[in-house]
Amino acid sequence: MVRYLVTSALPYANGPIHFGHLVGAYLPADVYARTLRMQGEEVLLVCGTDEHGVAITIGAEREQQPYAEYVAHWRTKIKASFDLFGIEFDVWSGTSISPFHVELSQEFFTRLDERGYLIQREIEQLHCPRCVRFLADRYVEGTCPHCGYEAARGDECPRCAKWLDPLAMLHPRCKVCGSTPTRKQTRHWYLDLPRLRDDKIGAWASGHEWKPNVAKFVANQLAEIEPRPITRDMQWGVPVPAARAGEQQGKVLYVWFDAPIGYISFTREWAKAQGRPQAWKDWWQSPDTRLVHFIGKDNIPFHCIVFPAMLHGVGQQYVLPWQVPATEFYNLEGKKFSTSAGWTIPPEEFAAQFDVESGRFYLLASMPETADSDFRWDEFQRTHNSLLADVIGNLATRVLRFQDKHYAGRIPALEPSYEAELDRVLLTECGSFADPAAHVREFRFRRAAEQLIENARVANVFVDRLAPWALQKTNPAKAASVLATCCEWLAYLAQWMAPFMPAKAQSLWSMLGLEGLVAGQGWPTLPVPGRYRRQLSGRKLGPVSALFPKLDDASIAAAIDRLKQATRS
RNA sequence: GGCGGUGUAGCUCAGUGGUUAGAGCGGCGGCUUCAUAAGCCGCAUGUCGGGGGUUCAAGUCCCUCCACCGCUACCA
Repeated sequence: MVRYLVTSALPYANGPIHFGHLVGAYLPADVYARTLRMQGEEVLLVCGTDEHGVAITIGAEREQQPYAEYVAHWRTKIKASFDLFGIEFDVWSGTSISPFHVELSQEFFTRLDERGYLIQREIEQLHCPRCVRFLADRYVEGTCPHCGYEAARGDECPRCAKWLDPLAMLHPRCKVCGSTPTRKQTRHWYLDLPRLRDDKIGAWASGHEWKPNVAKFVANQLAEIEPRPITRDMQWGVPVPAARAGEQQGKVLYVWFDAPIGYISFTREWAKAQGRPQAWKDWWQSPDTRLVHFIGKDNIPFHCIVFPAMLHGVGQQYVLPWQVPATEFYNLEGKKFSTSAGWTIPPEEFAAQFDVESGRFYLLASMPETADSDFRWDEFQRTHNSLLADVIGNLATRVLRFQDKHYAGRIPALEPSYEAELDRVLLTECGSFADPAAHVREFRFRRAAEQLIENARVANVFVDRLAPWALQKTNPAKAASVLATCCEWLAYLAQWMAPFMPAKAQSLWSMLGLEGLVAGQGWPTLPVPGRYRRQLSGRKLGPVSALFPKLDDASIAAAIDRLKQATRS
């Protein structure tokens, strides 16, 4: 049986996440997993923080915190943001605490080395004597040798936009402490990507059916692939296995190497917690698995080439990715999200002011699927008010309040002689409806969101055409049948909504007087005349309230104001 | 510089080479009163960024130019 092993890019435990992260790799993964689960698929959604690397050591030192404490703080904080937005992982961990991570990462290193996929190179790097560490390009500042610009970055000159070799930079200084770095020889292991490409991964990657926005990247990367260093001179990380290190002491695996292995370590952690320690193999080493990586486009080379090369290189029948639905970038009001500059929307702040379910819907409806896109406050308000509140929310209240008033809060009886006519009108004459899940399976979340609204409109047209308020005076039995039919549709709507807005879907489900969890009902097949009703007549409605209270202009203006304030300070 | 993306109605966008290019929002007009001043129906607006080419046929394929954006890997 097919299994869906779904991963969301491991967030780096070095700061808070914002909407750009949510919409890129986490929300779509959550919706995808929820949808497939309702359809009866076996799904595992894996995530956790990426906690190694030099940026984290610098961050922790700045905060004067031990590394472990620093990453634990962000691990918890980031998880809290996901919880607020109803993003539910089956396992959540971190690369510095996951019990299998060190062992597994070292095993990858050892096996790749044994199988001839690692090479060693001697290189010269800048080393800061005061910080006592080698400086990554981005931590070097100096004068550009091309144009003389004095605050050039180690990797690129912002003025003349030329590539820089930090070793060639004039007057280099450590970006952290300002000291003048020295040149130092060091020896590192490199992953022999050209060889892995020629062995198998190249053919696999170029033959694989990627999403269109992924395919070009992959083709390009394959052509210019080079060996990549996978070790670093530092303490914070997974130590290079002692048996392999030889005289090269004090090195750890480079963070990009161990991070994706986290997907596997975390799965093992999950398996153990299930009491079936070997179960992780069913997911990672079974040909029945469909491995889906949700990532932002910056991660494409890793997930489409480098990590597959590693998985293949160890020769243990690991599955390779089935789909990598990479998103483009999400901006805020036309500019890049920037936590440090205050150009951001902290998830907690949003959740305190607005409806997170409505936020989920808007994010998905504006997701950068094929091109970069924007979070815009006025669009959020419009989506909330004219789609969610007016089309879905108002549909529920117009139908349910009518029944509260005239049918004592019960769903009235369906008169069998009207069933065929009402089915025909609802299902063939009130507009088109379709299964949102079909779009979700194709990673078309925007379209799925549109479809959800489209499906709700059908019932609004139905109500207008049949006008039960008028029928009530002339043909009460038919009026009752119309309302009963509307309730049937609302139940469908609740199910269709469930992956996008789980809590709202549940509220609607309860208003209809239905028991249990809507997410536990399975996914409905599309309504077909004569065979779609669950016979809700007679059921006592739950308390009816507005699903989506309108958002007024003032609260949106206030949010925009906060954004501007934060930028100024 | 290299690579990639985007450019379609006032706004946000959809559009497997094939009828008069579509949707939502916004605008205007009408209907309705069950409902969250909600709903429904109808109307309007396009040099499909410019130019060239291939084709019986181009928003769609090719070339070129323009504009905006992103990436450019020992950051993760």
